[in-house]
Amino acid sequence: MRRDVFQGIADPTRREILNMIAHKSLNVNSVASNFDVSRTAIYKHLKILSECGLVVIQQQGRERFCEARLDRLSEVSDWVEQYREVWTKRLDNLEDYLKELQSNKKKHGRKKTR
Amino acid sequence: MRRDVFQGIADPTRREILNMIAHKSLNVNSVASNFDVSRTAIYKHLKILSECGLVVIQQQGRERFCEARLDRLSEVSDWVEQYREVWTKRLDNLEDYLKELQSNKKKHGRKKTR
DNA sequence: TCTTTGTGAAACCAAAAGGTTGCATTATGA
DNA sequence: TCATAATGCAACCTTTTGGTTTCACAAAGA
Repeated sequence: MRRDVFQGIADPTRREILNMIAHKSLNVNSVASNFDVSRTAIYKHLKILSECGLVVIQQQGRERFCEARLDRLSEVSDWVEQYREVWTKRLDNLEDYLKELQSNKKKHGRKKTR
Repeated sequence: MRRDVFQGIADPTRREILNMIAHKSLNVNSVASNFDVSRTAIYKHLKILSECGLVVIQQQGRERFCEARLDRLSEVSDWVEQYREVWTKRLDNLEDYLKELQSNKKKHGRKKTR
C-alpha cells in the first residue's frame, strides 16, 4: 500500500519506534522487546513505517535491522514551516494589540472592554 | 475525546481544511462547499481539528466560523526538529564518504566496490 | 542433524475512522 | 409569523487500524 509520512507518524507507538532507532539500528525483536504488545504488532508498525519510507529494513543473516530514515521527516517539516510566518505574525499582532491596550489604559484610565 | 495534533494532521482532507482557513476564517458551509464529500463529513473533520486544538470554532449569529490555530503546529515542528541534527549529520557523513571514494579513485585508479 | 532463534504472514477480532442520510434546532429575512 | 439557511447530531454502514494467536520457514549453533 502506498503510505503517507503524516500517517506514519500519527501513531504514538510508531513515533516511539522511530525514536528508539534514531541513533542506532535495531533488529525486529529488539524493537519489539521494548513494548508490551506482541512482536507481530510491532512488526506491522515497522511495515507501515517502511511503506512510507521512514524506515529501511535490511536483512543480515537471520535478522532484519531497522534503520530510521529521519530525512524523510523533512516533508512534515516543510509542510509545517509554510505556516510559521502566518502564525508568528498573528502572535505579533496580538502582542501589539495588548501593548496598545496598556498604553490606552495609562492615557485614559481603566476602560470597559468586551 | 482527547486528541493529538499528529492525528489531526494525519488526514489529507484535514490538512486541506487547515490550508483553506489558514489566512481567513470561514463558516462551516463555506469550508464544506470546497469538497465533494458531505457537509457532515467535513463537520466531523472540523470537530476533530477542534478537539486537538488546531481549529477554534466561534458562533456568530447562525454561522460558526472556523479559525485555524496554526501555532499548535509547533508541537509537530518541535518533534521533527529534535531529529534534524541526526539526519543532517548522517547526510554529511555520506557526503564525506563519497568524497573520500572520489579521492581514492584518483590516487589508486578505479577500484571494485560492493 | 536437531533445536533454537528471528522472522514473515495468514486468519481472525474489536474498535475507530470516514462516510452517508435524515431529522431537530436556531437565526434571519420577508 | 413563516420559510429558509446554517448547523449539530443521531443512526447507520463499510473500511481501516491495531491488536491477537498460530503456523511456516530459514539461519545459526550445538
